[in-house]
Amino acid sequence: MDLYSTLTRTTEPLVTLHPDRVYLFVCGPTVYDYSHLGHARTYVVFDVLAKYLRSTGKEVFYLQNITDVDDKIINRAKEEGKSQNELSRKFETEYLRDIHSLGIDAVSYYARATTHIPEIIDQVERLIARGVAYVTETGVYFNLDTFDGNGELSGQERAKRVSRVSDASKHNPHDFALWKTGEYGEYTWDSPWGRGRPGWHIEDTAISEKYFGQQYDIHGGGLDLIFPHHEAEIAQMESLEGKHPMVRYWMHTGFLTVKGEKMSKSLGNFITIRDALKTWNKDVLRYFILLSHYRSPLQATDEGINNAAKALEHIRAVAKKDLGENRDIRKAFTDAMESDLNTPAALAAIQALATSGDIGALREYGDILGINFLRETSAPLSVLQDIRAELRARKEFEVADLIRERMVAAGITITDAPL
RNA sequence: GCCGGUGUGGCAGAACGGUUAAUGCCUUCGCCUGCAAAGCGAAUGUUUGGGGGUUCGACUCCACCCGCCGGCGCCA
Repeated sequence: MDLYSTLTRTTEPLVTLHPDRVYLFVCGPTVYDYSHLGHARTYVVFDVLAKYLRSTGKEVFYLQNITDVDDKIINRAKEEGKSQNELSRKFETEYLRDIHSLGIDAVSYYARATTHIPEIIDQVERLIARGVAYVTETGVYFNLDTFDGNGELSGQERAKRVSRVSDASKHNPHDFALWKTGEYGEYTWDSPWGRGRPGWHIEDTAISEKYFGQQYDIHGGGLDLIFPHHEAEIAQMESLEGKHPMVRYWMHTGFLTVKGEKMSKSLGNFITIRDALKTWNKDVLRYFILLSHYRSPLQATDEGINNAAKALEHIRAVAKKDLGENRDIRKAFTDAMESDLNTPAALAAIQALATSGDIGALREYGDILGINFLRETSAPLSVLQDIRAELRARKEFEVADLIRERMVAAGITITDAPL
């Protein structure tokens, strides 16, 4: 499989550290609020990546962190008069519920920041011992001047950067916090540098080092994490023992946009996953997301999602008779997936598979994409269909039409065969 | 300002230097149909933001210009 890596800005064949195993880490959410469709896009994409890799026989260890200690959590908890633990557990649960209802279930293990405090402290200690971090009265900071590779991922030059977080005790404005000393309520821990809490970037490297080691295969996340977050991760991890590169394949998903602007909490132009699920089902939403390439911007509009719904219905309506395997189109599907997860081209192949009647492929590939391409028939449904068929045969159209009307109103598509 | 991305028919969106630029939605017409939907068949429509360069050949590579989006220590 070929993947585009932000690190090299090129598409390269995926060569993993262990031949049949893939270590995949994806930055998870900060659990202080409900997740929106922009988050859904990223997590659907990596869900499909993991499922595809597994379908090719790879063993995929998909690790995702849960950021449950953070300024936003502290502030939100204070606003709502809740404890940080209460708030973060609640939204962690809601997050998992939302993504599960989107059929996202490929993650092997979720790792909370707060349950990895010893690992975090240990990593910070080692960074200090390596001479790349220093202690001040406000915390522990990473000395970016000790790290040559910084800027590799984003192309940003260190000298041009000025931190918004001003702290007089920092040696340089661009240095970032590994540990913040102070009392932050219940989420405050003892450390060799006094009581405090972890900085933002350290949890990811502490967690990934624990489960994967200092080098692994793929690190994913949204485009907005490249700088500074992923740059900081590289600086931290590669400074431990100098292993380079920390990961070879950095995958970044493009933004979901609304009227040309990035969907985000701060702009207030977001639609939560659960709200979207009131209008559309998970198959439609996944189809819509996968209809564009993961690195391209994707416009979220009702029209766009409705079009996806129609296209999906079309596939289901066409895919009826099983006419056996179509090897050429199957190859078109896997070629598309192999080519940097080109899901739009893969979905074009799905269309062709439906037309050609390769039901087996639709089932198999549907599992990879997490989309049901086949019309579901339940027992009650087919009973109603049988009754309608009988009524129509007797030319009792009024009752038959009434049933149809009600079924359509209930969102069930009716297709009558000619009498 | 610096860095990164992006610009393909009405819309969404492929094409990874080489036949008529996929596919879906929309539109139009025909068939089918108890009616409708669906389905089937066909049609209209882009010459790929701009002007250059490399090449026998460029949507595809290079430099530049324009537009749009994003990042610049909050963010999937």
